[in-house]
Order: sequence, then C-alpha cells, then structure tokens
Amino acid sequence: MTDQETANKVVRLGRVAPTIHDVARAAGVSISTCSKALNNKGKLKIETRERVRNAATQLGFRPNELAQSLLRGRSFTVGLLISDIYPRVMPLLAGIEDTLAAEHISVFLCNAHDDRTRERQHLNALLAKQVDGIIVAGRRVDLRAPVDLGHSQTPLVYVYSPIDDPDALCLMPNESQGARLAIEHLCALGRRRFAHISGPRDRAAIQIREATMRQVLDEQGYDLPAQRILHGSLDEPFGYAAANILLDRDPDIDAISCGSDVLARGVLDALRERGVCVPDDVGVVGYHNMEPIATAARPPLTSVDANLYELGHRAAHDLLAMINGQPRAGVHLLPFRLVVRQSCGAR
Amino acid sequence: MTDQETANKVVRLGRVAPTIHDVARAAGVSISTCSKALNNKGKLKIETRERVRNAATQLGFRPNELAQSLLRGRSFTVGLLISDIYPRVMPLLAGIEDTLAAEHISVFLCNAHDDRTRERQHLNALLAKQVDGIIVAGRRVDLRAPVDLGHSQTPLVYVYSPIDDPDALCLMPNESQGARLAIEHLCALGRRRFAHISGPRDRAAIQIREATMRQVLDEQGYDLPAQRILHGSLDEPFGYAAANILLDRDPDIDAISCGSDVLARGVLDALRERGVCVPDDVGVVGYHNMEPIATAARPPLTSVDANLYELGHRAAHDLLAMINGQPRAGVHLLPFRLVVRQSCGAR
DNA sequence: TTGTACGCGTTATCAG
DNA sequence: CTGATAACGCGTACAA
Repeated sequence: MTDQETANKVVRLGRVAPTIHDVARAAGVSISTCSKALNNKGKLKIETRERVRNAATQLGFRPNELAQSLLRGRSFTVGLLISDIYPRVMPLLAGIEDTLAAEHISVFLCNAHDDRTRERQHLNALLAKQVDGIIVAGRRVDLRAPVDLGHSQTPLVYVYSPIDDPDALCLMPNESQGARLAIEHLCALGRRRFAHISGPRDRAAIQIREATMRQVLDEQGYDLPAQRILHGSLDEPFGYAAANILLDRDPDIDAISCGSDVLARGVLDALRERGVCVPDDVGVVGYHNMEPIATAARPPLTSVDANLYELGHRAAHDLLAMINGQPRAGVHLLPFRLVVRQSCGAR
Repeated sequence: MTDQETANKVVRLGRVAPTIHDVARAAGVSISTCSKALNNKGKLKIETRERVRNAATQLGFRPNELAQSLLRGRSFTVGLLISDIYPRVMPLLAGIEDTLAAEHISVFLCNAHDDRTRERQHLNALLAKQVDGIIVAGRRVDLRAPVDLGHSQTPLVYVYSPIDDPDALCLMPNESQGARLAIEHLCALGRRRFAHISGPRDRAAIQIREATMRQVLDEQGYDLPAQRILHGSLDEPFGYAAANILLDRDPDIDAISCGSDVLARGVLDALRERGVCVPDDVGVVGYHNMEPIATAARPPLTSVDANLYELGHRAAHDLLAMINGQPRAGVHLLPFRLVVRQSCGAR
C-alpha cells in the first residue's frame, strides 16, 4: 500500500475542539475582535475583552497552532534525527529538549535505526511538517554522509558525526582533548609505564585517542611500546582478558588507559584478582564517565566526561541562532572534563 | 500581475519552499488539476499528470502538512510525555517510536522532569499542536496523578504509572508475575533458603515483589524469615554490603533475589570475595535484565525482563486504536520474561 | 471600538 | 478531462 492510499483511508477524527468562531459567537463578537481580545492586541473595551476571555476559558478554547503556523510560516517545532537509541544519546537528548522547550519549541524524535532509507523517510516527514530546524545526531565521531534536504533551506546541525561539507555546522566532542586530559592526569600522578586497552581500531575516536596518548607520552618523554596496547571490543570481558594478557607480558605496568568505563571495570576486576592494588600499584582511567558504572567500581573510577548534555544544549542553541537567520558553519570541538575519583590515586 | 507582485514571486521562490501554486504555474495548469495529478485522484490526461509531476520534482515540491492537517483535522503526530530521561525509558521510547513511525506518525518527545508545571506546559503545547494522541510514561508503577486535558477528548494512554480512573487506559509491567518468574526459577533449581535484597520500601514495585516472593515461597512450603530480607537502595554498593551482612547472619543461604541487576553485581562481588561459589553454593537472580550489566557479570546474571520495548509497542498500538475510534480502558498488566544465564545454576 | 475580508497551502466538490 | 470555489482555523490590514 502506498503512502497515498494510506492517507486516503484515514478517518476524520470526530472530536471537535472549540474554534475561535465558537468563542466569538458565545461572546457575541466578531472573530477578529475575539482574536484581538485573546491576544491582547488592538484597542478593545475592557468589558469586551473580559467577556471574550470568559467565553474562551468556559469553552476550553485553545488556539489551533496548525493554523497559526500556516499563517506565520513557522511551526515552532524541530526535528531530532538520531542514528539509533543507545545510552549516549540520553544526555544529548536531554540537553536538546531542555533548551528547545525553554523556547517553547517542541521536538520530533526520529530514530533512523542506522538505516539510510528510514533516515530519508523521517527527513521527508520532518520537512513536510515544516519543522523550523533539524538536528542530526550521530553515534560516533566518524565522518558520515550528509543528509539530503533537497531544495529545502531548513537550518541543520550535525552533532557527534560530522560531514565533509565546510558549509555545514558540526558539533562534536573533542576526543583528542579528552584523551589528553586522561593521560596527563596519570602522568601528573607520577605514572610512567603506560598501557592502553581500547576498542575497534577502525573507529576514528579510538584512533584519535591512541594517537593523542602517544603524543602526550612523547611530550613527557615516556615510552609506549606496542605490546602494551590492545584493541578489541569496548566491553567488560575484553577489559578483563586484556588486563591479564598485558600484566602477564609486563608486570611493571603502572597505568592503564581504558577505552570505556565498562571495559575499565573488567580491568579492575582482573587486577583485584591478581592481587594488584588500584591505585597504589596501578592507576586506571576510564572513558565517557558513565555515572552508575564509574561510581560503583571498586575503587570508584576516574574518567573523562564528554559533557554531552552541554553538547546537546549547544546544538539546540546554535540551531536557534540559525533559525533566527544567523548562519553557522564549521566543525566545532567541545571539551571533555576530567572526573577524578580514586582509581588513579590522589592528586 | 504587477511588477511588484512579480518581484514578490521571485523572492518567494528563492526563499521559501515551493507551493502547489508554483507547481501549477510551472506546469501551466490550475491548482486543483495540480493537486489531482500529484495525488492520483480524478481523471486526468496522462500527459498532464506527467507534466505536473515533472514540474513538482523539478521544483522540489513537498506538500505542506500543516495545511493538510488543518484540512483533515488530523496531524499525524503523537505526544510522548515522559516523567524524566533515564535508562528504562529508552526501550519504551524505541517501541513507541518504531510502532508509530510504521504508521507514518511523528512523535513529539516531551520531558516533564518530574515536575507538574512543566508537565502541564508540555501538555498545553501538545494539545495546541493538535496531536492525535498522547502517551504519558511514568517512572515507577506507583499511582500517579491524572493529567488534565481540560475539555479535550484527545486519546491518552498511561504507561508504567497508572492513575485512579477506571476509564483511563493504563499499561504496566506485571511486577508480581515478574517476581514470581524469578523465585519459581530458583525453587525449580532446588533452592530452599532464600534471601531478598531490594530497594526502598515505599515503592509499590518493591512491595509487590517482596509480597509475591513471600507468597511463592509459602506455596512451595519454604520459609522466608525477616532477617533474610534487606531493603536499601537499588545500587551496587548496597548489594555488596547487604550480601555480606546477610551471609554473616546466615551462611546457609542458597538463593538471593535481588531488586536490580546492578545490585546483584554487588552481591556477586561480595560472594566471590567470600569464596562463595555462584551458582554452586548460592543462586543469584537479578531484575530488569539490563543487558550489558547482566551479561558482563561473573557469572552472567539470570534476570527477568519487563519487555519494555513490547510495552511501548503495545502502548502505541492501543493509542492508534483509540485514535481510530475504538475505546480502551482499564489497567493492563504485561508479562515479564525470564532470561536464564548462569547465576542460578543449570536448569 | 468593532467588524469585514483576505490569505496561509491544501484538498474536495461541483460546474464546465 | 479541467478549473473555479469553498472550506480548515487563525491573524491582521483596512473599513466602518
């Protein structure tokens, strides 16, 4: 069945909300007077204004925003297109929604399921609904294909996953700075013999973090031999296994940088079982600061936080600026922050 | 057409999206013919239809859904009002969004932040935007206050948190059945001396689960002395502490029912450190089946799953039915499912 | 101070 | 086969 056929079968909803006509009639005035009374416009006898307002509240009148939007050419809605629903979108979502809600803008949430076809369908729906702007949130910092807005000029901002167009606005976490934060923290605490356990090597974030780690250690004059680096998946079992492998190879390791907090949990478990004390013998740092996981670790895990709520806020804020006619472009990197707990030692 | 009007047209073409007028003019037909051509209605010369369609695609024409909705009296949007953004809403959200997207309905996501005022503001915005229906998703199974729709007849379904109105439709996880699933599983594996570690006693879910546990054990003829029950917070540290307390009191315990998966992780950690073998000595069952946490536990944690995606699907499905004129009411309890891993022993 | 008339973009009815 | 016209609900010049 085509979209058209579906639309044809649509039943008209029987419920009839009162319109401005009903209010006008109830108050014994014309529609325009009614409109003015309700919107505090023009010059009206105060008595009339009151009468109209009473009629409105009595009828439970609510102006139809579809009509208003049609007239104004602005819908006060924004589309949020996410690649999929996964934990990291939550703070992003929260930051976006809060910021937009404060400006009385409603958010359409669309899940593309990492599928170009669904992405396109959602995009069409959003444009058809005349959204004032669109936020496209990716899952990773890797480059993604641009969305096709056709001839539409609807303001658009990419979050997390950038595209290859210098005219597009892309907001992303600064993975390099985040990694630097973590490594420099360990250095400052006197660690020297570093190891790195992280995720799939084909991801940009994973590469950036490893490269940054090398650079920071190079700056500090410390070594990072290849056999102290392990790439796998970002989960707990891999962290557990990798830590054991690394410490079998080289028991002198005194610092482990982990690609994620759950992975770090696996590392901590392995160390504890080996009788290695954290942070006395080895310092461990996580990544992404997943609160419940990091705080419940033993010892509580020091980690770096991408400030995703803030990123969402910024995305919404910049989109609002674009909607108001101020052009924005370029790739912008937003800072991580270090969250010190106990797994790296006292400062 | 005057020069002024021409100028206006030119500007409009450059800035705003083309309307059906523009397509009609470009194709050299009237608006109504244009509409028919684009919507496959009426009888048109095939050549005309083609011409119109070409003009439409060339101009990048997209029908304005605001206008369509105004006319139809249906917006093809639904509002989802959540109490706050937290992990459990995600599968709910996914189930709702997927189901609605399949019917070409877009979802407004509104976060009430557990605040009545914000809830009310969002509700007003949703009604003003003429949503076809509303889903109100709560955080806990405790009774909540009904939302006030005023005179509006907009279909509404409550998810997770029910209200006190028999005419309302409330969809919720069947906590009692979920708890039964967990306990009966342990019983079937030959466990006899049960303990229970769970969350705050003032929550309905916590009470229901404990009561159900009592009942199941009573049915089976087993005992559940008060000193084998501990209530606190549903987090990992409490699980760790509580397990130690319980096993100090009574080393014979051979089954622990936990109020959450993270709490169970704490329990598992404590048991491992005490040299208690899971599942050989003690069986442990979690609650809510948080995948990454349950699977990464050692041993992997058996848990019960509330099927929240399914719950979201059902909510959307029922809302669609209500939108199509079929009334729904009452509190409906949806089943959990048992996810067997290794923490309770082989079946 | 109040009312009339028009337009926003679209679809449906009816006349040609 | 095609086109003019009337809605949908609202806001706003303009007229009275």
